[in-house]
Amino acid sequence: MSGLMIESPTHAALPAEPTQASRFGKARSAQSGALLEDYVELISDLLASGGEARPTDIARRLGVAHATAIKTIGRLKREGLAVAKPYRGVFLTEAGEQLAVRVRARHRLVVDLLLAVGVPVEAAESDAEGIEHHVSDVTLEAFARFLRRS
Amino acid sequence: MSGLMIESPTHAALPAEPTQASRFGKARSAQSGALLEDYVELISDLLASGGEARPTDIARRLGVAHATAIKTIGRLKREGLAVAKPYRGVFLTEAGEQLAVRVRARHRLVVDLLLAVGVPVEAAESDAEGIEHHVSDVTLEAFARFLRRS
DNA sequence: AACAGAATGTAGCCGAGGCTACATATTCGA
DNA sequence: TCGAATATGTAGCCTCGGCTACATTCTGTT
Repeated sequence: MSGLMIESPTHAALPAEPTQASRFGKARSAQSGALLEDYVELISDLLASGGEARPTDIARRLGVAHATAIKTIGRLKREGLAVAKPYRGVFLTEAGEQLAVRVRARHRLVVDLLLAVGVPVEAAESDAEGIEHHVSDVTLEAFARFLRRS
Repeated sequence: MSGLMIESPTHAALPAEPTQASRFGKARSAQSGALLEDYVELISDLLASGGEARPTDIARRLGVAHATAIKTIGRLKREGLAVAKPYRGVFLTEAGEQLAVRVRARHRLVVDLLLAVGVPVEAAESDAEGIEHHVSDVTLEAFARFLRRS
């Protein structure tokens, strides 16, 4: 986790002190990065396996319209995670690669943990996709320890 | 989970067949219900403990502006989960109560599982908030089994 | 070489969930 | 009781992540 957290565009100034009970908000804003993480992970996969990461492939794999993919790729570029020249496919920057590595490791860890506690493999894979974006480093370490102990 | 899933507003018709690799999209759309679930859970808590669920309280507890809370309460009403007369506080419908019960049970289960695998209590509580919305029934059952076995 | 079809990109729309600013209603204390 | 403080509600704006429709650029075949 601690690695995305690019700025925080829409956070002007909540007048009162955070009061304490803002554990909800955190989970919510983690969501912003989730999409970028998915894209980075997928692009990394595509580059690693096939070789090309074209917007159309990305869109299809993600189940969104290609326009949506292109728009998001634009965000990736803005965030310094990817580079792409028109018609030339998408590539990851150094930062993008690093993020991909972290995201992939986290994904595996989450899936492995789910399997370890007895979640069926399809559900584990499927749920991990949503869960992984909300797992803090602390929790991740706990997962790793648990798996080592098993 | 299986209980929200009210309609699905923005899903016209994806032309090609779901192709298979749309496990991403699912995690994403689960997100829509997440917010409503948080609200319902909180309103239920407030009603159960104190007695009143006022928009301002809800907003403060959730760390959002009151206008945001009111808007979301409007959605809750549209979805048939809550009722509210101006200045008279918010109450849950039967459906809302049922959802609250399910959400709370799921929350506890997720927290307990995290604790069981060795996640520190603060991280468990905090991460559960984000995780719980992505845990399928199948996975939930696996969690329950695991905890029983421990 | 030229053209059809596919890939890519652009423009503009939508809803959700945020926000601020302002308006109105309620409540409480002097 | 009445006026200030507080709570509630409305309006309008923003970004994000979707979409469709249309424009442009490649590319592969003939």
